[in-house]
Amino acid sequence: MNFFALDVILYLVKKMKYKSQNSDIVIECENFDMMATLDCGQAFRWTINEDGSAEGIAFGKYLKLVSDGDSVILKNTSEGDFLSVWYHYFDFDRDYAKIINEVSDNKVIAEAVSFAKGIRVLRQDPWETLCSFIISQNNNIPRIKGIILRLCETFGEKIDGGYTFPSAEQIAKLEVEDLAPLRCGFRARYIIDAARKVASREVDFDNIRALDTNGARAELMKICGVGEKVADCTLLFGFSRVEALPKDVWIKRVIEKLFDGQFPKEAEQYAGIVQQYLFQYARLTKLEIGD
DNA sequence: CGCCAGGCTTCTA
DNA sequence: TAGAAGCATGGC
Repeated sequence: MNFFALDVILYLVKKMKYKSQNSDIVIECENFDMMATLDCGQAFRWTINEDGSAEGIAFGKYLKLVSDGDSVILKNTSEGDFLSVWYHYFDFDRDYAKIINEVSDNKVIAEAVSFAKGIRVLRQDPWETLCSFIISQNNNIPRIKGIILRLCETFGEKIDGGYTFPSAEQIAKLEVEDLAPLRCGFRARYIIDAARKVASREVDFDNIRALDTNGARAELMKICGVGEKVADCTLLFGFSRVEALPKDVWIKRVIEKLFDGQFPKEAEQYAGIVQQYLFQYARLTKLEIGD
């Protein structure tokens, strides 16, 4: 693919370039593995098709993506949507090569990076992220996806390609019993509590953005059903706090076995991104770190 | 059938 | 303040 021909070529920052082609946006980006990014457990509304393409909905917009060699094609989207939604969503305004270089002084991390360097930490909608990770607790990925799909189908807005994620305000009006169609079990009352506290601004997202990581975590943990792990996932994937380190069972084992109980200081600033690399590494290599 | 899922709340000492 | 039980549901 020639990026230097007749097309207007726009160089944006950080080793990423794109061009409009018909109704598609073609992206070349060094650290962007579409499949790994959309299917590594950070987002639950993307499906990978048999032919390797992916589709899903975020920020009220449907998108289909196709991987093509070194580039990724965003199908049937406009430059306007790309710049206002997807550019931000895929975190293209961040220099992953630089971050990887910095954290790879640590050999364990460098090894993990070699397995997972194309994963990007998505910038998702904070409410959707909070709600999704409340649902994720003590649950498995296929069922998490199913519950979220039913949540959108039941209470979201119909658009081309599917349904939007219902707002906190919409869910706040409901009662726990109204969520029965989701079959989300004990999590129903957590979802309602979260929606009400977010909609009423008892838990205020603008405030959270202004707080430091510990303060922001404490705010989110005012919600019943939100502990440290869900709070940190929300901060990382919903508020782009790349220093937030969600400690799930896998990462706890990695820290114990490979880091002697202490997450490397030199990587703390990017702990959330590194965590994604480590998680992928542990899963892909089926790392024998149980017990 | 029993076990487990990228936890959290509640109960108990 | 720590540790363990209980939690809804569904896949295996």
